[in-house]
Amino acid sequence: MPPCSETSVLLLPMVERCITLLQTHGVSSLTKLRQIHAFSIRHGVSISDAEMGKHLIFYLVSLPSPPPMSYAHKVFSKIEKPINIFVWNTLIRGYAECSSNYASVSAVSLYREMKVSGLVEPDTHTYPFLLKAVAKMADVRLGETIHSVVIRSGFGSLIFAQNSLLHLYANCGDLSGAYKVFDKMPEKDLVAWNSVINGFAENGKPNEALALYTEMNSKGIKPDGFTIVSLLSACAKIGALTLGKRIHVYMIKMGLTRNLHSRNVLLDLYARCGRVKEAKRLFDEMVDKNSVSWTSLIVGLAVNGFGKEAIELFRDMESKEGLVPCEITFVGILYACSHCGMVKEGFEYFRRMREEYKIEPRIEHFGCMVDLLARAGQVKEAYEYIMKMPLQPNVVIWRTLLGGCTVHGDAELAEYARLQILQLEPNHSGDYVLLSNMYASEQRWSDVQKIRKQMLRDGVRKVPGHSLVEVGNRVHEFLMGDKSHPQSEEIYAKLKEMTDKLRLQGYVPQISNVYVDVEEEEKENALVYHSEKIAIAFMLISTPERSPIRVVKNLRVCADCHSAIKLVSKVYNREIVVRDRSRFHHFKNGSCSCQDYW
DNA sequence: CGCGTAACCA
Repeated sequence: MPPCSETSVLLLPMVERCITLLQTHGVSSLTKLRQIHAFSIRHGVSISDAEMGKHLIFYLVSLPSPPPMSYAHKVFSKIEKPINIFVWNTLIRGYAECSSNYASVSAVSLYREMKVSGLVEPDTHTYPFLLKAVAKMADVRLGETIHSVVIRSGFGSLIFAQNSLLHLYANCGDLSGAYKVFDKMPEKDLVAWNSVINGFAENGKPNEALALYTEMNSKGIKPDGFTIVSLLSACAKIGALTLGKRIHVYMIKMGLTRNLHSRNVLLDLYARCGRVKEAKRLFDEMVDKNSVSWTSLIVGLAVNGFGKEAIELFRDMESKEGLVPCEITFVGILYACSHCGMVKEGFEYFRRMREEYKIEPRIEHFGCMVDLLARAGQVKEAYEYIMKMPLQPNVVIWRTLLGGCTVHGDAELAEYARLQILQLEPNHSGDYVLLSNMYASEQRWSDVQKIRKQMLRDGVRKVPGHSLVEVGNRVHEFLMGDKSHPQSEEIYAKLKEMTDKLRLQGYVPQISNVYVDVEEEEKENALVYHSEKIAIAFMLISTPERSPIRVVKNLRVCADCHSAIKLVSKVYNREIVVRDRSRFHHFKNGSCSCQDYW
């Protein structure tokens, strides 16, 4: 380490103290730091002083994300060689904690630079940071290479090495790889459990995540904040409100409710289960909210059909100091606009996102814009928009267009969109069903037949619709035309009564939306027996008058059921919340929160 | 030391 000048020896503790003060007070002002920096240089605490550089880098890297890495790296490059291992590690950590792929690459090249210099050897702190960066890059091969270096360096038996590898596989979506590592671990600590649970929760296997949690519980391992986040996020994804609530109670018991991450995901859980009021209450009760909290509620309001409120909340967020909307916030806002028919507003927010917030639109944002146009009936414009997009349209984009075409009856464009989808993702039943429903509504029966044959030929099976309702502690499942329930007779009597009452209110069944495999003469019956209607009839006889009814459906609610449920909410004076495949409908007093625009 | 929240369609 180079010798310090006399002044710097005297000043160093003071500068250190200033930096610590900034840190402990959470002041994230780079300007203040630069002032201290300039002051210290003026007074002889040279930037080339390794100690000073070390503190600076440590401070910079510890700033709330994203840390100013270019500045930290500049300081780093001015430090005299040889560079202390702590400094290397700190800089690698900084890059590893940035969200961008570019930063992860920098972390890896920094590590290589360190190895090449040959002056210092990586230690137990280097590898976890490095592996974290590699996991973010989702580069299995590179991860495995580094892991073998870790083993050669003699760190292989350390639990962090095994956990890092486990996390790497989980982050790359290789769940069997992750589980294999987990299974072979002689000692599984809480981090290992959390990583494997989170891997399943984040890769479309929420049920498996919950099952692993049960196993963990049986081994007497107590969950922490990390576990809670993964579990609640899994619950939110499958709409398991009852289980989510149990975890909420557990959080209160264990004193885990003060954690910001946990609170944010709790808010998301309630919003995603249609409990907007609870979500709002949680939000209002939060003392410190970060932009994730705001974004979660904005998205929550948007998917529940409260687009106007979502936008109002966004205005509040903008006026709050220090909160910067991110790309996900804008997905929520654009989603709100597209699902509420606010075409002009949507384009305005898209412009502001780029110009004011300098956010480069991703495919998700373009997807919202296509949806905005297509949903509003401007399918031709949507198609032109896709053609002019700077990004390669993906399957979601085409499916959005197809959705718009089927709703607004543009057969030509619908077929074109489906051809595009077919190339990108064959064997997706939803698209066949969408198209065949559209043909059915136009009485183009030969085309319906054609699609049906294609489905048979391609071995595509449509997912049967089902609805879930909860009474007490039990979940009841109903399929279309289901008669397997013990109270079936009662339910069907209620269903008949329901239909008669609705007819008096002017309800006319719309039979165009019936699935392809239902015979013509059965259509009206099949509609009457759609699973959500059966589920609602069951709830009408099983729950006290005026109590709200919640239904979770695996598919989209059809137009006929939608208009029927609106009337049910009025005739029976019930608030009915239906969770669709992708959004919520809040029925009350004969109308729905989506205002028939969904 | 290593594990954490929010995202376009259906």
